[in-house]
Amino acid sequence: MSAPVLALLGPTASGKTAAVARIARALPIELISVDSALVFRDMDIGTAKPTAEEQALCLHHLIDIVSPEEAYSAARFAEDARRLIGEIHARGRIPLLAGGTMLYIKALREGLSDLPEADAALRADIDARAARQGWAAVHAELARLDPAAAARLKPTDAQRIQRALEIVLLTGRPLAESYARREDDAPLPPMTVLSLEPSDRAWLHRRIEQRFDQMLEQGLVDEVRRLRAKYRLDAGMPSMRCVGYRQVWNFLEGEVDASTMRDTGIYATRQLAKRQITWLRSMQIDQRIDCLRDDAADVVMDAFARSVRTP
RNA sequence: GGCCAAGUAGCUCAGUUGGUAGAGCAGCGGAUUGAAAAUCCGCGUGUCGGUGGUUCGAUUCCGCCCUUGGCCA
Repeated sequence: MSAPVLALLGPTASGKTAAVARIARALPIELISVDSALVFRDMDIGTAKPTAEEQALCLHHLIDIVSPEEAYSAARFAEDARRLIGEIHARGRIPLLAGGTMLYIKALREGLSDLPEADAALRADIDARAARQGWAAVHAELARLDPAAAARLKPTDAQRIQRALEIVLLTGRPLAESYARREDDAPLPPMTVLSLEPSDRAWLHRRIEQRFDQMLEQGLVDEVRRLRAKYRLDAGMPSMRCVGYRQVWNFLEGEVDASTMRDTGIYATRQLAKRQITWLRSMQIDQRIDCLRDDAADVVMDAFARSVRTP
């Protein structure tokens, strides 16, 4: 019998944390967070990080693992999660992957190409060039070096243009050739994948609004003030581009008033949820559960319990 | 009660020297390979406040009415 791996995916504010608490009380799980924001230390309120009590229910992994000054990545997640799954199985426990960063799950399940890692100095060069000449010029430069790669990208898609140029400059070969080289990972154990999805978008929107107001009451603005005092941060870092933090940052810089900060924070969270829902539509999911149900956590629990019994 | 200003997309507003209108935000759909809570792409019929008039034609000009804000009583 192959050891089980469980996964629970869902947009922000869909009730994943409550469901995890339910499961932790019934199954011998260890949680692997699938969340690009929970990785940051000292970012608790705005990321809706599980509380100490919630984290005490079972071991939580991949939370608070990097400084807000650092960057994490889908590739590092895939590597970390793969390692953790083995370790958790070795302890005779069940790994539960839970979160809303769908690219991370995709990278884990489908693997990545063998590409060079991010090169901070090269990225700074490209950024400087874009600031001088615009991203269209950088896109044109990519087109000279690798026409096929440039053709795949809109001249406005700054981040992907930068990454493509980075790969081409670092490897010295066309992007398509790099993509074709897959990392040869050992096959992953079979995974039972469940999702929590709202049958009514307006319901999720209301929940997001309430939750954002709660975060403000809990002191989100002070949390960002403390972060700025403790770390050397700038608005371009992944941590400060997180939903909520970016809007509070703009408020603290005096660029927007408190009411605009609240509105744009809520809007940005909705947009995030929407992108997560779009991902889920196209993903291979074993069972989709409506998070509007009062008993959603129980349904998730039952489905996982069944899959653990009959692998 | 008088004077002035404004009433156009869910919101904030632009515009039409008279030929029935478009931005930003919101919303919806989509892409997504080491920053992904990122980055980007696509989608705009709305009695142009109401009603009469002038006109071939009015959201645009004129009259009256309604609403909101300001000033004066």
